[in-house]
Amino acid sequence: MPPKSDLPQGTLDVLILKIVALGPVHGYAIAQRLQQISRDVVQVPQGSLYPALHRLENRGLLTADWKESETGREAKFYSLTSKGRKHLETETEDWRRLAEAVSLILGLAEGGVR
Amino acid sequence: MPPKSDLPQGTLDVLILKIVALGPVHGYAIAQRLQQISRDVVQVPQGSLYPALHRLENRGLLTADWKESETGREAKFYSLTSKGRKHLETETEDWRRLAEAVSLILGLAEGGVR
DNA sequence: ACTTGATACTTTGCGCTTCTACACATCGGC
DNA sequence: GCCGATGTGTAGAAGCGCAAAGTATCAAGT
Repeated sequence: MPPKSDLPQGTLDVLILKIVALGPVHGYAIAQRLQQISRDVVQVPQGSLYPALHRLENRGLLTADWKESETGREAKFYSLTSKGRKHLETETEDWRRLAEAVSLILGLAEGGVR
Repeated sequence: MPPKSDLPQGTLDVLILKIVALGPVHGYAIAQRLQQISRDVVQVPQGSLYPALHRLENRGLLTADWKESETGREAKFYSLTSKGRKHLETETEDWRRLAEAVSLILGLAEGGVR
């Protein structure tokens, strides 16, 4: 029973931005880190990852440069722009508020609303 | 600055199922309750609500009957099927796992992964 | 030498969901 | 008579994640 779970729309962006915020990384490493940190709960297919990165780049939230990766190969390293950093903050805040609200609702007992 | 926030895809279903699980309600009341409990964080537009209800009904997770509402008007009251109840459980569990994972990632400091 | 697996990026097309906007109907209050 | 709240519904548009396939390099196994 693999604990795989699909990501709700809009969630991937925040996660990517957060990982990139920790320092420049290339796409492949982003997926690895997400999977690693979340203990395999978050698994990002490449078909989700790279389009997302391009979206974020087009929105001006990320910038990319080709550099040599740790393994000696060429890879695109992404960095956060100031706009991206600001966006990350508000998105993080949005997630926190939403998660709290959803937990509140899902935590309801039969008692109902009072 | 109203703390409005759009719902990530897939989240609406769980919330609806949860509200219905507390007892038979009609659609309009579901939206009200969600908004009320979440303190306006969750606001469900009618164009999202009713398609979602129909979806859930078609999937066999909900059943609907026309009854008289509290105000004396006809309304569709939705109830959870056994399948719906089971579905709600797994979905709730999925949400918990995901929320925990996302919080874990968003809570990362500059330190990185260790 | 061949093949497998890991690394690393790209693109296309599908399917699903949500949102905006509109339409229709009844009821109570002003 | 009109407007707001109640209550259900549809149509169109837009967005996003995923599967799938393709490209390419490199290390390690057989």
